Amino acid sequence: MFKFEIQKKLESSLARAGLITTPHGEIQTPAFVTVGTKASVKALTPEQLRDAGAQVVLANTYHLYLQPGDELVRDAGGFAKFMNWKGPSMTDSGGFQVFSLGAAYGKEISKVVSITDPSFMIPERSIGSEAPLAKVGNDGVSFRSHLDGSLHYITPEKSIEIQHNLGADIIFAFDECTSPTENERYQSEALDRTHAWAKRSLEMHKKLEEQKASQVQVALQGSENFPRLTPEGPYAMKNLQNPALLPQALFGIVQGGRSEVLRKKSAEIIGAMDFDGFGIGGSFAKEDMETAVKWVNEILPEGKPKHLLGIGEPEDLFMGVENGVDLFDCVGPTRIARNGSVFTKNGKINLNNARFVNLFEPLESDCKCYTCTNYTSAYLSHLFRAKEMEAATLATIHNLHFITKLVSDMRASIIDGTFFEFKKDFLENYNK
RNA sequence: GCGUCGGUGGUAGAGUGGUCUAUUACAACAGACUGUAAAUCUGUCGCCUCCGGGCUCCGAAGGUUCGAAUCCUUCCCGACGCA
Repeated sequence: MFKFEIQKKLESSLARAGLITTPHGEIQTPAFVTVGTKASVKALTPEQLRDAGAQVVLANTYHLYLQPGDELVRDAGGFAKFMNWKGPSMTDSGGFQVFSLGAAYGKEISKVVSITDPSFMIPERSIGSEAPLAKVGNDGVSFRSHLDGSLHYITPEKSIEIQHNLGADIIFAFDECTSPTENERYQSEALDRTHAWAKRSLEMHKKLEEQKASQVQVALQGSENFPRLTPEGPYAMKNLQNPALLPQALFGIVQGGRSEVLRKKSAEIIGAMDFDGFGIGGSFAKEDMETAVKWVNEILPEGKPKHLLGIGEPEDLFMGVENGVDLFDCVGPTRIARNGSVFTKNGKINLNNARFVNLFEPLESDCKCYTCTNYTSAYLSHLFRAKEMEAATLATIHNLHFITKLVSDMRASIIDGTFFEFKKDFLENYNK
């Protein structure tokens, strides 16, 4: 049911255009995956999301496990059905929360850090005094819920079990996203852990897939308890009330911090496992991102999709595509939109700035998104100042349109061989 | 007209003799945000500055005091009450 096909490769780079097939439709790659952590892309309905150009939605294991609970989501028919998203879907494993609620908790460390910041290597530097909510053990990670303080233990098996309940088309192995402030020895230990967890994730996944397959077999044959299902017609598989029986693809995750040795080792080990695709994870120093991606993608099997986890600034998207990345996800476009910033081809702008108060022009004159075709910058400025919810909606629509279009334009430029010209032109304007 | 209460920085509103350019909130002005702990967070917010500091300031004008946003007097303005 899951399939990846490379349609065009770009000479002298790792870039390629492809097509992923899932039970809920196709993804044309490279693609930007929209983040809908709690089974909702903040401020948007699925219709607005689709119209903005989204192909795939990624939700989060940890968050949905805590609220409303993965079994409830399973009973609802999976998170995508629950939120009325009809296209392909993914879930992240909770591995990022090991970082964001663990090593990075209460500290000024984020997904992408600046290596020029002298505080970069000081792990003690903190902005709060609270203890981390996540503690890493060899077998799994204990989390203290940020919602109510309750204690939860997530193992690779548990993460996969939750993700099977959440029912996304593509799921991820449970990994440990490390902080760049950790030393080489810790990075190496954490990597061994991530590899062991990858193996366990894969084994659990296969076991659950086999169970599903046998249930499907029963369903196809019919029994006293199951109606007989057929490949086509009104009782067809695709009309199953319980999409939890649909097959899911599992992606393994490569880690290794900023170390070339560890990154390559990880790519060798994870790449040799029977995953359907791969995620590239980690908290990066901006300067290290490109090399890390390149090291890894030269080793991972060419015929499987690569997902650069959590990355989404325009410059980074070009870098990733050029180095063989097929999928990206990032909270950036939606988060900065809610905070008043939008992408334009001339760089990011902050709509809270005074100059937009009476600018009666669209955010971008040639943008075809719903927001730009119907509203002025002045109106958006007003909505943000008045703290109207619609501000978030309209800005999010524009940003998602901008980013998904940017990546799909990259795809088109790979197919017609103009990727490097496109990149040069875009970045010249963007960084002007 | 008489009486009572009150007038504080863009706004609201603390402060009732020194530690006050004056708590706080909002507004304003900027910045940040990369597998969402986020419709969030940070900085600036009287004037000048060689960033050490200097100057001005609590309705107005006088006064008391070593020292006043804070006490007294008069005036101006507002709210309420009585005529």
